Amino acid sequence: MEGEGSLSFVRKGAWNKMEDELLTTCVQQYGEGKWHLVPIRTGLNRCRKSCRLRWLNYLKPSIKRGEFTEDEVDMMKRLHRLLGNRWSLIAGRLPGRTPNDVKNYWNTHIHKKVSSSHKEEYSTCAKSKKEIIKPHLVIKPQPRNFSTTNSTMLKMRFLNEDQSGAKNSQACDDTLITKYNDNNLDDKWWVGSTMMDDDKGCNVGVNNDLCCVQDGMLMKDLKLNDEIIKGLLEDQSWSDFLIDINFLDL
DNA sequence: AATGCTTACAACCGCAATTCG
DNA sequence: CCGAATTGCGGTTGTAAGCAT
Repeated sequence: MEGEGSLSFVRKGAWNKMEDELLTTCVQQYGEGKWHLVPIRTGLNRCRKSCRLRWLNYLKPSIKRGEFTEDEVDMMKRLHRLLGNRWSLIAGRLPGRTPNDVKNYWNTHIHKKVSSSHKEEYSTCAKSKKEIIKPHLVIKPQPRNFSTTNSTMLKMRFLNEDQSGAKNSQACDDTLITKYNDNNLDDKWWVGSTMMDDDKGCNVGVNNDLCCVQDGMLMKDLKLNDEIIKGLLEDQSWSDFLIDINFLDL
């Protein structure tokens, strides 16, 4: 499946400067993607996975180095409560940060603090035994089949094609962000996270605490009424993709 | 100075999802 | 429609650097 075994010798471990330069030149020349061709094009004895990872986590010019700011850490915590260990999605909302960066930072800096504070919270709760914890109704994300007639999704994809018509198959979730970044609107990185506009300019987001997600599960919560639930379950169109949450309330 | 421990982060691995022929 | 190839993600591991003893 992986096909890496076909190479008689594949280098592992830390990258040296020359390898970095070769990889950078290759990506600048051919663009990102087609990673299976990179070892051939560069002559590097590295597997495609290694090349991709090195570029995305280290060599890519847009990568932001240095300490995470307080704002970034705060946002990371909120997004983690919302998304769980979806590092790529979290990183997508932290400009210049890679999923690996976010994951490493979380595991080394935050995870311990959070888990210990959770313990404290739990023990505090347990002391006041009067409090009854109701189990949440967990709505697991369902697999989706996109028909070719799903115009909105098609348009989202179309938007993400560059001028030469080359396809970029990123999920629609990232499409808006990519598009905004392309337009050098880095300060609008958050757009895709809270709302989506359809082609008629209609904001299809829903306001205020529709639901929350914990540990990767979509959970019925607070103000989610029966009608909305019914709609979500019956409607196979846009509405069931929408999670509109005020991060600041998390 | 030598040794052991901890931390941070780069890199690897396995698997699921997606794309392609 | 199906299977192979490819991509991308998240968990885990390896190791260099920093620190304490």
